[in-house]
Amino acid sequence: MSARGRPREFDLEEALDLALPLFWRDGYEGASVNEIAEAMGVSKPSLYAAFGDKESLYLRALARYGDRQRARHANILDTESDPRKAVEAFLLSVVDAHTDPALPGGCMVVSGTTTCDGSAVPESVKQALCEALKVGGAAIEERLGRAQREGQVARSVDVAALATYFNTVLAGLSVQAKGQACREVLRGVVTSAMEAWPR
Amino acid sequence: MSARGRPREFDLEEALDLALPLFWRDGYEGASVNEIAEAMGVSKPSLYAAFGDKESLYLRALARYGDRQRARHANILDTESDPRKAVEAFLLSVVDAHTDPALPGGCMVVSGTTTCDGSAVPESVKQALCEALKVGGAAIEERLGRAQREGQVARSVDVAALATYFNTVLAGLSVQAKGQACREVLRGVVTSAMEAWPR
DNA sequence: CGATTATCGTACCGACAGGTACATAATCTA
DNA sequence: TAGATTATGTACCTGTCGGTACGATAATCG
Repeated sequence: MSARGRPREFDLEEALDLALPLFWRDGYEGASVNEIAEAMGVSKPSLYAAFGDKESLYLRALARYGDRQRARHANILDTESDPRKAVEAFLLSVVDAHTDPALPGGCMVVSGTTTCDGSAVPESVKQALCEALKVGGAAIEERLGRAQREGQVARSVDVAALATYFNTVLAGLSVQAKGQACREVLRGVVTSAMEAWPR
Repeated sequence: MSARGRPREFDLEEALDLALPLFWRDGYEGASVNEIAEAMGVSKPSLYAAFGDKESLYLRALARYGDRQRARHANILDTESDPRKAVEAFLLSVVDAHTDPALPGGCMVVSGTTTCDGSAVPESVKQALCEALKVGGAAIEERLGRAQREGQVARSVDVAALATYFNTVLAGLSVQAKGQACREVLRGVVTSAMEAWPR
């Protein structure tokens, strides 16, 4: 088995890593297959042979983005024992990521969601983005639920609503990051947002 | 003076109102001049003769959007005497607008900001969007400053930071609205967000 | 009325989008 | 080594983009 015919001259995962920032920065429609192929250092037919079409390529890049974000932020929620500090550290970690000068500003999912109404965006992409919009909130909700079961959060608190609130703040932070807001300002927003923690 | 030669067969303001929802929904790049002209019921050369180019057309539509938003929401901040209730009513009014089924979901400025990195978007449009991103926060900050001067908000409160926080929540609400979140959920987010009000 | 002035629709321009036909080059099995 | 198989780059396809040249048309002015 394996490797009949001419072997591929580039690594699929590495190629995805080169496509990712373009989709991240410019969105599904804004990033052209031509520039992606150029960034990969690969001719267009090779790209199509490897990934199928633009839709599949975007979905794979989006999945890779999700993996990266999980690896970067997820454990923060779990390592901190105080749930309030855990959520705050999570938000601050995301702020750092959104304002990392080495990366496109903001969150790829948030940026993508706001432009998924165009008819040129496939339905599968829209659905994947809407789905991905919820994962941050889901992670927070899980952490809040654990805290509630362990008695650190009052039973009267609506955990789902609170998680949705923090997820909305996250989306807002991404927009502000795209709008040239600096890191210190966003940190201040996190401080304000944490004041909504139930007492 | 005035009106030599054949008069224009359509109203400029009405035409802008027909272009607005397309730019709102699809963004600068996503909305094509062809479909805009079709929506206006006007041929493309007439459109160009009236507005110059796509860039000018977008900027005028964006300005008109700003006027509409001001007219719809601004007075809410001023009529309510209790500053906290004023801000809450303002947020709820925006939620209603973002989830109005007769309108494109979310906020045109927020949606536009997240896609202004594409090279096809003129610099003037990017700047106008970044500027427009701040007007909601500026309106809130003004109201908070008034409340602080009138003693309804403690002098120790950082009014600018608090306004930036609420403005960030507004941006997040817009993203959620685009992501198919229903009105009741967003109202709940507003309730949570108001818990950050200083006490 | 005639002349002027501006708008109108048709038809077109070059640039670029996503996607592919085709011949060539490189690797495998036999 | 021969043949099957797969990747590669060049060059091209169709469609659409923003923007326009141009002749026809229509309305106001003198």
